[in-house]
Amino acid sequence: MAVPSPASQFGASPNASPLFLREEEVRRGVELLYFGYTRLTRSIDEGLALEGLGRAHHRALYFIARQPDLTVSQLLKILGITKQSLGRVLNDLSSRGLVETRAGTSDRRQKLLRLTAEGVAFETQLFEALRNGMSSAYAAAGQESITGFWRVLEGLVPEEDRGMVLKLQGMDT
Amino acid sequence: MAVPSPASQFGASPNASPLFLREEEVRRGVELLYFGYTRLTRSIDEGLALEGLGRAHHRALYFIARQPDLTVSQLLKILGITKQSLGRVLNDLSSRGLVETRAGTSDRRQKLLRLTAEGVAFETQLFEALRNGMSSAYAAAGQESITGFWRVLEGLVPEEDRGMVLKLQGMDT
DNA sequence: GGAGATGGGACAGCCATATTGACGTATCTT
DNA sequence: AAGATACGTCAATATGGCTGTCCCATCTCC
Repeated sequence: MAVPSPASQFGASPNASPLFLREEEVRRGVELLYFGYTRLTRSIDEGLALEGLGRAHHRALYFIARQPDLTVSQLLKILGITKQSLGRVLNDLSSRGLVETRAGTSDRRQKLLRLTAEGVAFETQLFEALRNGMSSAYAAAGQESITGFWRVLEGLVPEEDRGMVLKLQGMDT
Repeated sequence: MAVPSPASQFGASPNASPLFLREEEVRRGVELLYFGYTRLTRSIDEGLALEGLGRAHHRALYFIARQPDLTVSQLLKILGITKQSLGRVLNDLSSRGLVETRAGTSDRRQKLLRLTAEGVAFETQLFEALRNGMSSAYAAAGQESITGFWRVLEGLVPEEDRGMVLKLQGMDT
């Protein structure tokens, strides 16, 4: 067919370029990352809507569940948003009784965030959807693919953030 | 330490549960997917800001570049947004001379979307950042990891959407 | 003990991106 | 000719970000 090949509308013939495969591989990764991320994310929207919350609330909930007693500034760094934005989210969560705070022990200016029992129950319920999606993708792909999946994604995280991510996962090295 | 283990604040001792590893693996995937996606995405913000555009514009630009002459309804399906939302984005893009439309050949109600020469140049420039990020992650992980990365992500895309994704990538089977 | 730095909170206003609902027009199908 | 389809548009609303500014409590350091 005379239809232009993808992403080469004004370029050379696709198979002539030595970079063609590389570009195809990159685009494939970009697209799968986009669709994989958005579809997994969508899987929790229904559960969130039941509580009148959004994805921003889930992200906070998730990381507080993941690392109880983390401080507001740690959470800010993880989420990469401003404290005003996070403030709104945390207010919503605590007014619903899902999150509670205590003053820091060594530094009383800090607030240590953790989930209430209701918060744990809610996060667990939302996590079910994530678990289902990830588990079936893992199962279909096999263990070797899983480690490859992790390795590539780690490489996508900039050096300066990688420690933060691995620390969440108990890989302090 | 007596600090509660992540995600088991009210649960059993982490190493006692037979599901612990699985939960850890799932959370690791969820987190890496989140950080990998957001960090890659951020890498194009600067380029977009130069044109006064946002990520929504880039997504449209990307998929039009990827599959020239796709129709509005095809793009709507790919992006999973409403036509009102897409309408605004497409208006921005065509008023900047980045996207042009032609009437469909077999069905003149359709509009076939493609990039102008300026649009191609701009998308190519943005793609550079994506290529850099993905390429270095690919290079660091190795070919076997790359295929694993793809396999897991494919598994995250629901059955009903998988054909659409693979078609973009020229894998019509 | 006092000065300044830091952790956290809050008010105000704005922007980007999405939504629902209703309606209009051109074109295709039957 | 009638209805369905592809696309566009107006209007109102929600979400989740942002900047700027100011505040209080507490810690650190001289």
